[in-house]
Amino acid sequence: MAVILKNLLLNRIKPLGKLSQEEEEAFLGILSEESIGKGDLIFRPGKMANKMYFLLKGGLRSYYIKNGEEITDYFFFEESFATDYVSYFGDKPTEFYLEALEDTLAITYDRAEICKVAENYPRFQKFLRIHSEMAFIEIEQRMRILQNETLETKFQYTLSQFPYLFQRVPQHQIASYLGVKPESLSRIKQKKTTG
Amino acid sequence: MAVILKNLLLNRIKPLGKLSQEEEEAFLGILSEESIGKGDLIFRPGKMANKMYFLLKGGLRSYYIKNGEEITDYFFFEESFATDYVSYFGDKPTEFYLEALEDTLAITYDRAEICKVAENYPRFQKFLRIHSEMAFIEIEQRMRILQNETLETKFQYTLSQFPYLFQRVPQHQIASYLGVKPESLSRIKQKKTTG
DNA sequence: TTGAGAACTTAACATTTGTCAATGCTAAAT
DNA sequence: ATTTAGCATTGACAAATGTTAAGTTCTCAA
Repeated sequence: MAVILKNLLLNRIKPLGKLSQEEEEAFLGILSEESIGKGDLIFRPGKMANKMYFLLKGGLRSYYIKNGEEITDYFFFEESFATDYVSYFGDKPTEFYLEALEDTLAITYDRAEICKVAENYPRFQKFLRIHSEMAFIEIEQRMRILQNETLETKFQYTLSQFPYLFQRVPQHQIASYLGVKPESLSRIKQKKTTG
Repeated sequence: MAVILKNLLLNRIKPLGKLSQEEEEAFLGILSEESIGKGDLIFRPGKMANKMYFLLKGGLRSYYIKNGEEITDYFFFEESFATDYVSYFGDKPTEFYLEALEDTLAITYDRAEICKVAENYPRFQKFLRIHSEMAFIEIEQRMRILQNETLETKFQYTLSQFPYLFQRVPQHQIASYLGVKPESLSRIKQKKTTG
């Protein structure tokens, strides 16, 4: 695996403080590289999402099907972690599909393996804790916006979070991510540019 | 502090495995008991929510004010943890009020202190991680329901989560928790009992 | 007991979003 | 160039929610 790529991920665990040689090796030892072709499904409902993906290139989308329609749960792009956290944290089968929006390159590790590393090197417990805490903060923001902002605000917020989103994914996927129908999203967009 | 009460909280850290005498004492050493009178504000916007509350009795509500109206962010009741996790995890001032819905009794600890304990006794890193992971799972469920369920389903789900909710808090607070106006909640309730 | 204020309900109307259908656009395949 | 399929837009109408206002119930304090 290219050293440059690993460094990207290593930067993410800097908050832990300086790693010993042994710690760094234990961590690097459980990493794998994974190439995912556009349209490939990484997992599907009923499977365990017991793997974390750190995206180097490309994008993923988690979604599920309700009344025959896809509902997008989340988008993931470069330099962020991706999985179904509910399955991953809760050790239960996922309810989602995780699909590659584009050709994607990721570094991955297994939940079980990082937990084992963390048992041996407590520093990594802290990494896992902070990772989980940051994930919480992000979803809490989204929850609040879904709870009581107008569609226009939801739209703006999503754009600020993923500026490139409309260039990279079809609009009806964004609509369900926002909890509305594609027609409603069209209306809002038009209102913005016209008004 | 009554031993029985501490035991309630100690049960929560059982997943860590058996604690040594030293570990247990370090943990108990940072706990305080706190009585909060109905209507009291535990914190308000701008303050650090750097304290975790484990509720033994009573209930809390976090809310903020938008366009002159209170928006309820969350309800907390007996035997659950309460704080503003965004402030607590992110070490940033909170944007919420945290108010006692009833006379409330809680065991509390400071973020800084539990983190210190965790630095000395890595087992507690795991506790903090799992706590954060469970909080994530809960909010992700709520987010999904806010995202794309009907108001009636949101209503049902909330009832199943807090069966006693309507006996304990005013309905307009529940309405804003669900992201609708009180009148809409009235309508749904009537529809349920009539139809 | 009474009165005042808050909360809940209900109804009429306004706004937003959903539904359905038609149209146009774009990109891929031939 | 033509066709095709999927996606986005638009418009008309339906359904859900917001808004406003009125009336009722409930609580609590005097």
